[in-house]
Amino acid sequence: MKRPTIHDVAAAAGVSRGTVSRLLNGDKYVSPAARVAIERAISETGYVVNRVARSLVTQRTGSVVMVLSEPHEKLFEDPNYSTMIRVAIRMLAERDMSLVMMLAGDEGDRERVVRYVRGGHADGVLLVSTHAGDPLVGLLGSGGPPAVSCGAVIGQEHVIPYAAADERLGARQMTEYFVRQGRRRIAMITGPMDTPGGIQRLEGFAEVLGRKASRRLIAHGDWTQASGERAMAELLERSPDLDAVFVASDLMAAGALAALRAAGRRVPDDVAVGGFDDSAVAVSTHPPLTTIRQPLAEMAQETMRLLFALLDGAGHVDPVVLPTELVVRESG
Amino acid sequence: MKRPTIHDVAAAAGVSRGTVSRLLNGDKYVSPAARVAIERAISETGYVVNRVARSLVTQRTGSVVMVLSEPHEKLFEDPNYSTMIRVAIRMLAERDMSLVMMLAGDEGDRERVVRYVRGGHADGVLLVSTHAGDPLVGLLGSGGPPAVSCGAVIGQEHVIPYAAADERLGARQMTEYFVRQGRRRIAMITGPMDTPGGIQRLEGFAEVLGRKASRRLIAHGDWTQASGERAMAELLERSPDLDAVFVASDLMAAGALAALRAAGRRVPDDVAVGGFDDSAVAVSTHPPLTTIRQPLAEMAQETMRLLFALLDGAGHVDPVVLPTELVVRESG
DNA sequence: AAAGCTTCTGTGAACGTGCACAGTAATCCC
DNA sequence: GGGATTACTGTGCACGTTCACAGAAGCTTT
Repeated sequence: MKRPTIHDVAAAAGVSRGTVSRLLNGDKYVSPAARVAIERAISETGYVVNRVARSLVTQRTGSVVMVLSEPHEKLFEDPNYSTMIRVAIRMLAERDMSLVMMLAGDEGDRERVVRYVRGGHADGVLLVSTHAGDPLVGLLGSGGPPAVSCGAVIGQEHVIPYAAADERLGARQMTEYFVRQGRRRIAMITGPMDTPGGIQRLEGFAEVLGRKASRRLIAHGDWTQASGERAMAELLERSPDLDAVFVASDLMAAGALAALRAAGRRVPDDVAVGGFDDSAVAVSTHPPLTTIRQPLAEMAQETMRLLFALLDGAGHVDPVVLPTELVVRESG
Repeated sequence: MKRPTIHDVAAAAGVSRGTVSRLLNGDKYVSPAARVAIERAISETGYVVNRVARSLVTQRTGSVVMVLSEPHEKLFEDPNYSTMIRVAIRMLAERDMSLVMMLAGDEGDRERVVRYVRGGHADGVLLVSTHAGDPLVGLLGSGGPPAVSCGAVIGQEHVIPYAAADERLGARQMTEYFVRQGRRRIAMITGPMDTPGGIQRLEGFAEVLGRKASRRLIAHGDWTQASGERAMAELLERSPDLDAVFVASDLMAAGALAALRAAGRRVPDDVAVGGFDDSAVAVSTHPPLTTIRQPLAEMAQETMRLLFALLDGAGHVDPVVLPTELVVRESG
């Protein structure tokens, strides 16, 4: 029992392939009579268009590839990804397009992605949380299908369009909140300094504090909870008199809380703690984290809009930066 | 500047399309001379095979669709998904296949998935955490390409192959651990009773406790942290003398911890708390959760192996059930 | 030397669709 | 009433590949 083709539908409806094709593709020149005949034939035969054959002639695949350039396994629990995936699937479905996923962890992966994209197997590329110097950006930049990123792409000559949260603003919001509270010695635990979040959150912090943002009050983590705990211990040793700490991610903040507890500091009485992301862990810690919410859904939507604009022929699109929001809970 | 086709390679190598095609598809009848000529031609022209054209004639798409049948947005942070996605991408890549993602949240989504699969756009289907009575299972069962599931599929006449953790074993491990500790009044917070995890974790709990597993000591949640908190409050009211609680997920356990703290109970001194999943939240809570680890990576691998067996023509495969492991931390 | 393998190669058909083009009939305009 | 426009339809070709088949060498067997 073979699948029905457009020929079968045409025969059943008593018209030619061309007319069926026109109806399928929304061409205006189809007579009402033909229309109803074809529609009935389609539902009778259970016809569904063969996208492969269509792709062959249109030279478009109807799919977009999302590249996960995260080397760390665990970080995929990042709500960034899940939101982006959901929104992408949903918005692509509206255009009858689909999302295919690829990994770009090591060199081999990356080569595979480039081959895939260069081979014309995708109409567009979606990058997420790319870190500085990712060779993929350069490789994808020229010639191939349009590429966009959710989250800023930094340190590349060939810049690709992106939608991102205003990382600096978020950092300023948290830091200013601490200042308003009357905190005097405000420390920070940053993310990796080759990521936009790592760099820009520190910049926002420094913008508010100016000279007060001394080196002694800054430690670096790698987004993991363990690194947050380590960095906090380090800060407590270097600057025992600190009374607030802005941690660049909720997960690292969970680690910082553990280090503070181990050191016998009360949160927020002795030390205020601020996170970033407003992820699930922010409410699972004790006390729940005061944090910065990123508009993940809108970021994802805007990213897709940029991609669609490019797919529809826009030669150039401007990056989109969305505001963050302070969420006050009990940790600070 | 058009992409080179197999014709261009053939011309450059001084052979025919057929020979190039044979080399590409690993046919044994290719002379050494032709082989080197073609390989040079390929690298000179930068040729990469057009999978669309190939699919048209082979009737295979080279892709597998993963269906996310999770209605709740948030639960996607479930490490189940991320692991499954990573492993699937990796193992598919070895076969030069790709992973496409679809959502099946509402009726419209489900219809789209069925059309897609029935339309022959995927060689296989990957289900994750399907709940009982999901109509998708029945729709995909007959006729179409092979489908497998990560996590058991229950309450369906047309059963599909799956790889899953031994949920009952995990529940028994935790419950027996509490019994060995000398806990006398052991309560449980279950997941939704239309999911394998909801049902089977309760079964394992009941197997160990027998008559002691009274209705008064059992409350139900929906996997969310808020529901865990609610269920714990309910249990404390119904059975104030409980001295241990087995919570069917780490996230709900985080909620339970909050409720216990609010009620002034010390953990684990007054009440021992056990979670399930060994997810990121398990170590972000205070105290860190004693929990049950599922072998997520192996589950994903086995799921893919089942699918590959089916793709390779196996008529029937048996479900795979993998053991869980007790991870002792400070909560119990 | 003829016949039969084995190894290798080229060729013609598909696969199912969209698109350009040609063509027909009806309507409109002056 | 003739030419131009509009509304609609059918046909051939192309997209880039795989596959079955036929055939050409070279070698072995009878």
